[in-house]
This record gives sequence, structure tokens and C-alpha cells, in this order.
Amino acid sequence: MSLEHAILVSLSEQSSSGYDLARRFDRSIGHFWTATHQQVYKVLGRMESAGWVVADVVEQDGRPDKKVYALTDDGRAELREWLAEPAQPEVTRSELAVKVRGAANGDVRAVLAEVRRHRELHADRLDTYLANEKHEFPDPARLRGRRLHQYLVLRGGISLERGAIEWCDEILTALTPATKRTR
Amino acid sequence: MSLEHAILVSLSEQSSSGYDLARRFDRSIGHFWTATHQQVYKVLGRMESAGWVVADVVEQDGRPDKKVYALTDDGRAELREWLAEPAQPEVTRSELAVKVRGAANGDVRAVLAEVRRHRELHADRLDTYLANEKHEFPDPARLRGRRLHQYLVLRGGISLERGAIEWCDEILTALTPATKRTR
DNA sequence: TTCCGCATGTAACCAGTTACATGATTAC
DNA sequence: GTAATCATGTAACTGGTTACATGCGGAA
Repeated sequence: MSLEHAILVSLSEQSSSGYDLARRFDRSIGHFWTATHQQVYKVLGRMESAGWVVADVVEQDGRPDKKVYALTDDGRAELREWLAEPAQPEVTRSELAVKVRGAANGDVRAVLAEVRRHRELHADRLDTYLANEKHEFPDPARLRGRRLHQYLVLRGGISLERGAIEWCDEILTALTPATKRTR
Repeated sequence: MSLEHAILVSLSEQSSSGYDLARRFDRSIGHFWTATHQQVYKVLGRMESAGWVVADVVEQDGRPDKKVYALTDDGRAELREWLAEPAQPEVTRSELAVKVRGAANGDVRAVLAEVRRHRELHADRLDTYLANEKHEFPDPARLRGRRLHQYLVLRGGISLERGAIEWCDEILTALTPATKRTR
């Protein structure tokens, strides 16, 4: 697909500036799609030319002006069509996995240190996701529509991180010498 | 990183042709890194210029000639250095997740059908991985070194697929009307 | 005779990253 | 004074995808 449709989804929830979108791609939607601000601006330009979004310049005091983008009817139509298309299966590219596979060609302990570091990164992300879940969706059983969909995506992020942590632990258990492990 | 190092790892296990490498990227290593044959050939060219690999033309009867690539000492050195560097955390890009999040903007049932389709794709991949595990690593407790590392990466693929299936199921349970579910 | 597997590639293109650039305000 | 946050962008580059091209052998 590419960023376009992720932006359409994001704008369907809330009109916002490129800056704001870029920040949201560091959070909520960002669990499953990332984008730098440079790319967001570039793509927004294209989308405006295509007539999917319109910009409204908002002046602020004490802060730079901003362009707030909103979906047009064409944008909404595009989004609807895209949703009906098949989604291609995600490709997981894990540099860490390649390093683990090739570890015997270098210093295995260095690779293990990386696995440990990644484990912590995933644990941190899991914590933020869980805090998010607790704070934003305290009563999941009652959720309907949009909110339920958002919740489900967050749940996906949570189980992804849990899986990653478990995998790191499996590697660490298997590759840490028993002498170190038991002491 | 990029493909280069994945190819170095692959060649460290077994010298092979570009065609063969491309096929392996559809399997074993491919759980965590993919590449088309076009890209493999392109990168192999670059790697040969850099002196990381050498090609040996092998004539075959009844089949086209092939170039079998092998690691050089420089290639091995490069691999060793790369293994000592930190790995950047993977970015998971899931088109399906974006569709789930935006589902309310279109036909929710169409998105659910996609979730169901993806569930089956993941289930199929899980089956191949499990068959692989059983066949190639019947006695995991005894594994050491390279073989153990390969096994651990396969385990990662397995838990990734399991996680994906569970997530799909969670979505299906949450979004399928109870009337259809209980029947 | 048509399609699949083996085997290697080129060319055009697109998506995404990194580096660079500007400028005001606020908090330490 | 120094760094962080808000806000928008351009330019160069890299990595990866898609389309196209060739040619033999064997199976259906």
C-alpha cells in the first residue's frame, strides 16, 4: 500500500497537521506503520494534488502557523475502495534474527548482548502499550465500532511485543552458558 | 542493514548460486528476510566488486551454467564486523492492521474476510515451519553452535505465526456478530 | 504445444531514509 | 546560553519492487 492510506485512516479519525500526523506515527498507528515527518509532508503534498485532502492554514500565537489537513469526499471514497481490496501479508524483516542465525561467524556473546538489549526495548514498548490499554480502554467489553477497532490494533501490538520478549528469552536461555545461568 | 549481510550469512552456511540464494530467501532465512531474484543478482554483483564473494562458473548438462558464489576472507571479515554492531529494532508494517483500524470507513465485513484469509495464510506457514522443525530438528536439546542458532530462528518464526493467528482470532471473535458466532 | 523449473540478468520506477535548512518560543 | 518543542520543508540517495527479456529441457 504505502503511507497514503495510513494517513487517510488517521485523518478519518482526526484532521491534523503534517507535524501532528508525524507524531501520531510515532505512537498509536505507529505500532504498525511508521513514517518520518519528511515523508509525511511529501506524501501530503501528493495527496492534496490528487484531491484526497484539503489544507486549511491555521494561525497560532506564539507558535508557527500550521496547515490542518482534512479528508475530502474523494479521499473518503478512496479509503472505502482501498478497504475493500485484499491486504498483502506483512513482511517481517528482523536484522536481529539474521544476526542470531549467523552468530557463529563472530562473537556470539556480542550477539547475545544485542538480544538482551532488544528484549529490554520490547519490554519498554510493551509497558507503554499496556499503560495505554489501561488508560484508554478501561472497559473493553463495552467497546463498539471505531473504538473497538482501535483497541484491537493495540491488542495486536501487545501480543507482538509479548511474542518478541518470549523469543528473546528463549534465545538467552539456550545460548547463555549454564554456569552463568544458574549462579 | 540490507540484503548484503543476509547473503553473507547464507553463503557462510553454503556456497551457492544467485538462483539458489533467491530460493532460500523464500524459505529458511526468508522467515525474517525476503528478496527477489532480481535483487539478489544486483547485490551479488556489488558484493563481488567489493571483494566479499567470488564466483565460480559451473557447467551443468541439461541445465544452464550457474555461478556459484563463495565467501572470501574479506567477506568473512565483513560479516564478523557486522555481527559486532548493534542491530536496529525491526519495524513491523502491517497493512492489515491499518485496515482494521480504519474498517469503519468502509465495509467491515470485507475487512473481516481479509482477516480470515490472513489467518489461513499464517496457519499454513505455521504448518510448514512445524513440519520443518520436526524434520530438521528432532532432538533440539542436543543442538549446539550453528544448528542451534538456526533452530532458534525457526522458533522465532513459529512464535510469530502463532501470535499472528491468535490476533486474527481475537479480531474475528470481537467483530463477528454473536448470532453468527453461536450458530 | 503449452507450461513449469532452471538460470541469469537489465531498466524503470517507487518508497523510504538521511542530511540539511529555517525560525520562533519556552523551559532549565 | 542552551536545549527542546513546534512547524514546515528540500535534496540526495539507497533499497526494493515490477516489468521485461532470454533460452534450454522435461513433463502433461
